[in-house]
Amino acid sequence: MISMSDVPPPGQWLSDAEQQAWRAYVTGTSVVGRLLDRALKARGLSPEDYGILAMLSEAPDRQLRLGELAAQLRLPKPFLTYRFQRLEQSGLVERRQCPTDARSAFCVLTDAGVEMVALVAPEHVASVRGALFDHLSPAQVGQLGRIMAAVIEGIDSGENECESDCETGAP
Amino acid sequence: MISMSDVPPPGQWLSDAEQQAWRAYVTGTSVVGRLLDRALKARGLSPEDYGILAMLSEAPDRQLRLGELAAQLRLPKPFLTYRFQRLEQSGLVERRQCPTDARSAFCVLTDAGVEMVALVAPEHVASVRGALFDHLSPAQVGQLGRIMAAVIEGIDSGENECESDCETGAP
DNA sequence: ACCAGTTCGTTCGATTTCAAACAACCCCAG
DNA sequence: CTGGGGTTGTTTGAAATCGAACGAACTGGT
Repeated sequence: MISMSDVPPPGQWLSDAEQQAWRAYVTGTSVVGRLLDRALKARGLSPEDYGILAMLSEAPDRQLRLGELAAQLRLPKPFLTYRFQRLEQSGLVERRQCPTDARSAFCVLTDAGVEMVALVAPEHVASVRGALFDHLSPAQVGQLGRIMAAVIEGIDSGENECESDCETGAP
Repeated sequence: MISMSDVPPPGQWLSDAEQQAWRAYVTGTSVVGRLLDRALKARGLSPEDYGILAMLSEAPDRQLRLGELAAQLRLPKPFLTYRFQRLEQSGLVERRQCPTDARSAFCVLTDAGVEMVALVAPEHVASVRGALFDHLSPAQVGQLGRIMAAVIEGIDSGENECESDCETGAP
């Protein structure tokens, strides 16, 4: 079922269906984001902090170099430096010398960090359910996954001429 | 087609399909957001600025009170105060005394603001296309709209006990 | 008129964010 | 071994963000 409002990109504006989808997307992502942030903040973690911990907890030896983290999480490097210091002060994470390259140090998850992830992850999953999946049918879950995957794929392939910065010292 | 990985919420974790959808959602929204921000920033506007201007441009007489803006856009009030000053300096908006209530002043879009919206809106639409709709089939556009609408509906109905704050002086 | 109680928006303070410049280091050709 | 070119992560400085406290102004009852 394709209605007239779906078919062509009319001139310079969005079709009705696109308009509706866009508005829902904007406020939806905003509301979902707010909900997830709230749950994490109660544990003293920013959403990015959780990303860092989760990424490390899945890495081999629970360690990654800072640049890898930045690239995977698509965060600017100075931001990671700052945030990592904060996590260090909480004892969730620590640095370790890289034996082969004195420039870079490994970012490793401490045992306390592992505990924190074990504690927070289920809460976070519950938040994700409450914010997203509880309101969707299984079919819609699949659709959402394919849609966002297509978007990522489309953007990544369409702009690799602008590289994958997240670097700042790159003139 | 429903595979075993789709059906039940297994215990305390996400199904494979949910896992995939969630990851795609997180990085997808992040990437899309970055893309849109970039286009607006080239005009000296933050995404919230654009929201403010767009909201005002659709309001009767192109004016709203600050509290209304805060509520509609779901932004904290001090944030709006600050951002609005910035927009005032650019000449895109201005305040006007409310004749019946000396506390509050109207936020109105100037002619320059109208021009700015007219200039930026098409660019923004193009960004939205480039970031989102260009990568989706018409069917997927409809799916996305319904999915996000369901999410908003679900969340709003599920937590209206926590009111619609965005206020800060509320003890 | 007058005094609580409420609502409106601003100000203050501490934190967060990030682009640009920077220092340290690796690699490799000459 | 030495020096250019590319990498890695940090420092810096300015701007943004937002919770909490604040003052000013409307409201309704007495």
